[in-house]
Amino acid sequence: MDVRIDEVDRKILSQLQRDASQSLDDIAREVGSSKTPVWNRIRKLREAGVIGQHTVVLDADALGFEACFFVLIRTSEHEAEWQAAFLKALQDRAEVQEAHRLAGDIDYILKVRVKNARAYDAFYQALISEVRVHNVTALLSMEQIKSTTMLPL
Amino acid sequence: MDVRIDEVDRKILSQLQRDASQSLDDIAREVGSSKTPVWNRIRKLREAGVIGQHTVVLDADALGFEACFFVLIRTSEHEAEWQAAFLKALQDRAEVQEAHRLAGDIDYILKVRVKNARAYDAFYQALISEVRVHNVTALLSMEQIKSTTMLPL
DNA sequence: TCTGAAACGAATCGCAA
DNA sequence: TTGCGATTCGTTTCAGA
Repeated sequence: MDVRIDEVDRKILSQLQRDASQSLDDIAREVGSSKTPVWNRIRKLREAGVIGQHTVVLDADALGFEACFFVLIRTSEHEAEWQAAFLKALQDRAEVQEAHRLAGDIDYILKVRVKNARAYDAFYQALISEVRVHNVTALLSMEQIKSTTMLPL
Repeated sequence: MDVRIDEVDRKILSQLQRDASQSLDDIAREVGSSKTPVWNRIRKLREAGVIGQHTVVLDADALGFEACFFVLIRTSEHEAEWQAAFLKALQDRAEVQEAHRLAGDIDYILKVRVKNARAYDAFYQALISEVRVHNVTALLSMEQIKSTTMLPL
């Protein structure tokens, strides 16, 4: 299911990223079109999966999630079975906000958000008891300098 | 401006994270309350900054952002002036989706999303010409295994 | 494909409990 | 504070150009 995305689509997506609670009229005005065409484009982009979840950004600190770790993982296991188990372990743990398989020396990087260092340790112990990993380095964030999910369209 | 967040607030936030386009009636039903109280709580949480931006998640690959790098940065500079310049450079660059100041050996980590490796190189060259950094390691993501902005409330 | 309008549903606010 | 109702505002659908 592919879509050709033109200039108007890009403008619409850009507006939605910026503020998804805007009315169709507002978006239409911004992109120089009108309600119905904008509505049809959004529907198509949603069906094509270009537009995904509709969400709000919450203040992690205010909700008690005060610790953020980046976890660098090296493993000696590279079989499909191990990978599947590792993947499932990550999917199942809500503290894992991001996980990437890497090229090169380090095999995986995780971003883990937890309430405090103790909660990180609990996560770490649980993870290494579930899957074998060769080497783990945790980088502790002292300060989040920038955070955005916006793509520069 | 601080807020005490109770169980009902937490449920509301959880629903909003999951799907911010739900109607108030739907949220009210989910959390076992009704329209007016839910509306008042959301308004307060927004004013207190607990609820931030309202946005949509876009498919980065479909929009041509096919490369993602994690960048580990060591610097020998730790003065306020250098920090301010570095921070500004990061804020100004749309390809930087996340930036953290770290504890320990490595000073900063960035998450950088770009169209391709060439675009990463352009970013890298621009960055090091603007601010002095001692050592830079780029980790290339081969596959995004998990990605969520949801906090486990 | 776009425009305009009509019909429907939801958000917002006042008022009573 | 909540619950209800009225009004306003937004979304969705459809006819016609």
